[in-house]
Amino acid sequence: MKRPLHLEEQYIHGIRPKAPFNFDATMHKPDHFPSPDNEWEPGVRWQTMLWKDRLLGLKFMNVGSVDDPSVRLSVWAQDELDKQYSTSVIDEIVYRYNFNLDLASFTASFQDDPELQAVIAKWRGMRPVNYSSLYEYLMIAIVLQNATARRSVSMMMSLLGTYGTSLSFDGKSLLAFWKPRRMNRANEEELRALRIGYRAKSVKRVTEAFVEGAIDEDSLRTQSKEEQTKTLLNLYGIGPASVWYVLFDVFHHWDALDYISPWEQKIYSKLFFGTEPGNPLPVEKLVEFFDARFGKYKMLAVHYVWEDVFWRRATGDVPWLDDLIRL
DNA sequence: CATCAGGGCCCTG
DNA sequence: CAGGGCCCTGAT
Repeated sequence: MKRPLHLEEQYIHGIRPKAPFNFDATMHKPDHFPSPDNEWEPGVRWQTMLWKDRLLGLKFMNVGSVDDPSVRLSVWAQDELDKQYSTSVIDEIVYRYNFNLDLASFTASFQDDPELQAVIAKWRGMRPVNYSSLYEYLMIAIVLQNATARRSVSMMMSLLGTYGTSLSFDGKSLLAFWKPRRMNRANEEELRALRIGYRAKSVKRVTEAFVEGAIDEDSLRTQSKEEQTKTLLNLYGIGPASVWYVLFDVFHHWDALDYISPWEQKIYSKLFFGTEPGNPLPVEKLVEFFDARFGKYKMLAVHYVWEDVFWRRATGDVPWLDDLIRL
């Protein structure tokens, strides 16, 4: 590993997210596995970003409150950034972090659902976030497949350690994602040596699709959910489980809950029906239930319940969860 | 030591 | 459309 690239603070930008805004529940997701591309502590998140071929360090600071939100974003880079570039970074961040999301109608539609209403109130202003690009998100999705969380972490570490770039800014040393063009030059054996197994082929093929322009995040954003689904499923190594995460996290479809994997099935069944892990509800029943109860906001609603249980787990509140997530 | 499932997906028949 | 195989790891 080369020594880290040193970044300098280039500019500071004030962001006023749409109120209500819960900084910590948005800027930290306890269900995500730890990744060396970011760090969080209450009120602050550091994040690396590869944007338009340039490596950035981002530091978000909470300088407001839930009802009067204000975020101070400082952007670090190797050299000066022009106005147009700076604006594009902010626009992209506002999109990825859903800073302008209006939660009013979502909240209002569950006035008569006391259970969910309580969770929404507890995490008032929390929004779903995708901290990375579509390409990066798909890389993460690939290392999640058919592996326990611990192994996913080690695969991600070795990929970032080999192909990523170490950045130092604000006293932190974090890894940034690789450029797809760089990964495209790696061969499959080289990747397999990093112990990512058969996923090496998926990493190669998905990378190739991005480098060759067969898939483009910006144009996909303007397309329908059905078109997005079709394009994503077409990628080698990307199947239904990965696609439904992308539709929700990356493309902001709040109803994207049509597929439930076995480990999620167990947790949902326990959370909503109190069943034991060995005896979960059938996936079709769960999907029907979520659709009937939460409608067009079903995934967003489930996100609130899901994040709540992972926050509570962090305080030792949910002992049964550890057995189901196998860290 | 062997066997197995895991935060899926592809391919085959 | 069901089911075997896939890289590797830790659990049993």
